[in-house]
Amino acid sequence: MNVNAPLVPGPKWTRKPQARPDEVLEAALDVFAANGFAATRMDDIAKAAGLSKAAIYLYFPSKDDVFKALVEQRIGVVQSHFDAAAKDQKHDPLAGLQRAIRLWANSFHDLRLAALPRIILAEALRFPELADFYHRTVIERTQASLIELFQAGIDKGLFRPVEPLVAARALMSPLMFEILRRQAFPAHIPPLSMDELVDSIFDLFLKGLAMPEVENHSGVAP
Amino acid sequence: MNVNAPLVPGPKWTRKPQARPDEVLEAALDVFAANGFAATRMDDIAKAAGLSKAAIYLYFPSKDDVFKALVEQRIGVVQSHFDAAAKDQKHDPLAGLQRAIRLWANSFHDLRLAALPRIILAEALRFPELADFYHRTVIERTQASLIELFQAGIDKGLFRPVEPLVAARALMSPLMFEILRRQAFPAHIPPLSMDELVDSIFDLFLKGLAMPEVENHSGVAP
Amino acid sequence: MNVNAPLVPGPKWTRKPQARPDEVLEAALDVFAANGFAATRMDDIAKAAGLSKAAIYLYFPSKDDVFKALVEQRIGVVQSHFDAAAKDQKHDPLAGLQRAIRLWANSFHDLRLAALPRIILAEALRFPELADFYHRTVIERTQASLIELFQAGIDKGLFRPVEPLVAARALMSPLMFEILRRQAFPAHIPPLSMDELVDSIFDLFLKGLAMPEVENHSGVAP
Amino acid sequence: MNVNAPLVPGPKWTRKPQARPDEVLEAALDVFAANGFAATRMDDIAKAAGLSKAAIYLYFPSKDDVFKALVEQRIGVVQSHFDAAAKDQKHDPLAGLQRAIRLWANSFHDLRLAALPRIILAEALRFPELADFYHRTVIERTQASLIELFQAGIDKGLFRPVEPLVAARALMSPLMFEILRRQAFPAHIPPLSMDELVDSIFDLFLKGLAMPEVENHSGVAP
DNA sequence: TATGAATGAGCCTTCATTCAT
DNA sequence: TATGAATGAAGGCTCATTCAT
Repeated sequence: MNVNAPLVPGPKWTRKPQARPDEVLEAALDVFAANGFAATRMDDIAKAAGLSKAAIYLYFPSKDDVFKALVEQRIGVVQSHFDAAAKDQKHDPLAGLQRAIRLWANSFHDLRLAALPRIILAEALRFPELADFYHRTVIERTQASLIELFQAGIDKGLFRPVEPLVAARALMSPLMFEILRRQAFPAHIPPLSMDELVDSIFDLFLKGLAMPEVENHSGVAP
Repeated sequence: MNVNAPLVPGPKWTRKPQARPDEVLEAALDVFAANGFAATRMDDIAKAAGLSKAAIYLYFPSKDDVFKALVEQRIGVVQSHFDAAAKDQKHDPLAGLQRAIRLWANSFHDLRLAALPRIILAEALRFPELADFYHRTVIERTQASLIELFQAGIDKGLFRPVEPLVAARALMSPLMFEILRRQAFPAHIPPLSMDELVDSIFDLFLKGLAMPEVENHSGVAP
Repeated sequence: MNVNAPLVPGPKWTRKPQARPDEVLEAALDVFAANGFAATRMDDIAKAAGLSKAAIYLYFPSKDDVFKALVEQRIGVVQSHFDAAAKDQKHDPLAGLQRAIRLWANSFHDLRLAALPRIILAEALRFPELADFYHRTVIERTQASLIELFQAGIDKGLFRPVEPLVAARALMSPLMFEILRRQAFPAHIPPLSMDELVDSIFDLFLKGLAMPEVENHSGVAP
Repeated sequence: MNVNAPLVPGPKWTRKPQARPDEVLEAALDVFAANGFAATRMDDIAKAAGLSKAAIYLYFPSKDDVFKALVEQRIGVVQSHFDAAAKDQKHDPLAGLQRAIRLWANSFHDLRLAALPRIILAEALRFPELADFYHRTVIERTQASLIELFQAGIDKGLFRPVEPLVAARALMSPLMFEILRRQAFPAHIPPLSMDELVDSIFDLFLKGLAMPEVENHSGVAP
């Protein structure tokens, strides 16, 4: 199912029934990812799409709308993978967690997708509705999935009874941040691959930094 | 190019010995924090500083340089607090860590400061030199301090022998990310104060999510 | 840089295949001739061309390039006339010389053309490449043509064996200078028409100022 | 006698009695010669004069006036040399002519002086009064001197009875033009020194290009 | 006399957007 | 559906000029 199906006209940006709009967004993703929003010119998008600048306006009423449509179209994809993976395995929260995180991290192997959070971060001030949309669609749903898993783990006695939201952020942030870092500082290639980082973080996140002995048999507790 | 070079050439962005440059930077911080880099006009900064646009150019040769000067002025402060706190207490890595993190987090109580990392992450593509500068000045030094602390903790047998860089990122990212989140999604006020988050994250980071029993003597549970 | 590059890239200053660029140059000639380079604003050119300022940039990437294109377009014409006339008649150097000089002088009946050498003179410091271009395209070629003619005349025993380059300059300079003078001091209208001046100069140049008797058979005087 | 004597306040640009104005003009000559009028900034002049920009305005009410004062101060010098040399020797017009021309050419060994005619020619449109001043002070007086000499030569039977004005221009233009050329095309060093050129031109100017036999007694030659 | 500080006006250039075809 | 052509509205930067000190 084409997200841009003519049956469901986009809320704001009107489009014709052909595939063109998707081609435009495909091109726009390239250019926005490479240059960011402000630095991207309609000319760039047009050239990347093999169209004239004016033609873009047949499908999207403004540059803002191209951007919004793009985010709406793409952001969901990343999130849905995660969502599915997480919900599948509530019976084994730990495995579900690991699988979801790995899938989610993999989806950013397309670096252009990794650019979207960065751009949203940058442009959130100028596109509050878009930021809201992103928060609702991606962040909240991801958190919800994670929280469910954490709660299940806690209920099963696998996890310590921590605040699930804090845990969710503690787990996701290092990975999310790594994605931003790689874009902002491409010159400073990180020492670990993304996959390795995922596992390292996951392990550290589960076991903690502190030496277990220190925590455990001080059996002398009050 | 710059005919109005000051008598005492600054490191890169020239300035006169008076207080004006600082006033300009103060104003610039306001405006950049509110609008980001690209969307900020020199006129805005000038107006905020109570000066004419041309006057700004008496102190800084370009918009870029205003931004760089601002980063150099402000980021260093944040970073140095951290640096000092961390280095102070190498004998007690755990306390040092906690103190450094808290101080560092506190420095962002001025939300305008929190805008700087956001802008750098967002605009790094357009300002590679700036991103490099930030990486060198802030990230690398912060990491170095943290790594020292972690290594000291590991050497003392307080911490598990993890990769210090990964640990550093695991600890800092949730906090850094929280700072970004609060700017991008001000509508979604987080449930915890920054201080609470710091402590929660710190605790979770140390002890890990997993139930200790599960990890240590499997099966001996009640 | 120039996103609006034309389908057929011009030699240096890009242009669209239509007549517009020529119209712009026509207008630019008017304005540059009247105001010089520095004092001419893009708005002036645009207005003279019946276009908006931005439209000029569809055809020329900068003010400099408008000027360069104008020079390239117009200067060559003047020079080529001269060139052809000179080369045509190597068998009769004297007639060829006279014809070439006259044609060349006539081409400046369009006073706007006369402005170009003036502007180049004025702006040579700011446009060294342009000055070079002018020197190569116009001065050197004109000199080459003249030198050929002079050498032919010398070889044929018509001219005294002088340094051809010196002769070329001795002949051209008074005319070139007259063109500059008429622009700089329009209030001081010269007593002779350009055509008359050409003939007078030519005659004086050939026969010299000195009384022939004085030089030849001294003592035969009355 | 200082031209800028306080006794005779300049017609438009007021000045204080010290030597400062002359120092400013000295500096201005450097900068105008190097950059032309439009491209010279008051800052440049100030820096060259070792003063602040504002101080310049104590002596000259505007950039235009600095330029005017400079031209008025300097242009006369060149001309007066010429003038004197020419008038001295009316009894021997040929020697007077040669001496005057040589002196005049020598005065441009200071290349900054050579810049003045160039700038006037270039900027005459923007400074009509100045152009008039130059014409009256320099051109007309130089021409008058030359014409006197020529007329004397003609009267004495040394020169052919040509139009003295035309002759004056025929003689001066190649030299004047050479001065302009050297500024505009410094890359194309001329093959002759200025002194050599003066003599060559002078010789050619006197004897003419044509073979004497051809002109005088056709066919009677050996 | 001298200047540091400041500015108004202006100019080149860019770019999202429009429209006739 | 598509585009070539055009533009209004900025925005960064410059510079001659002013003025309080």
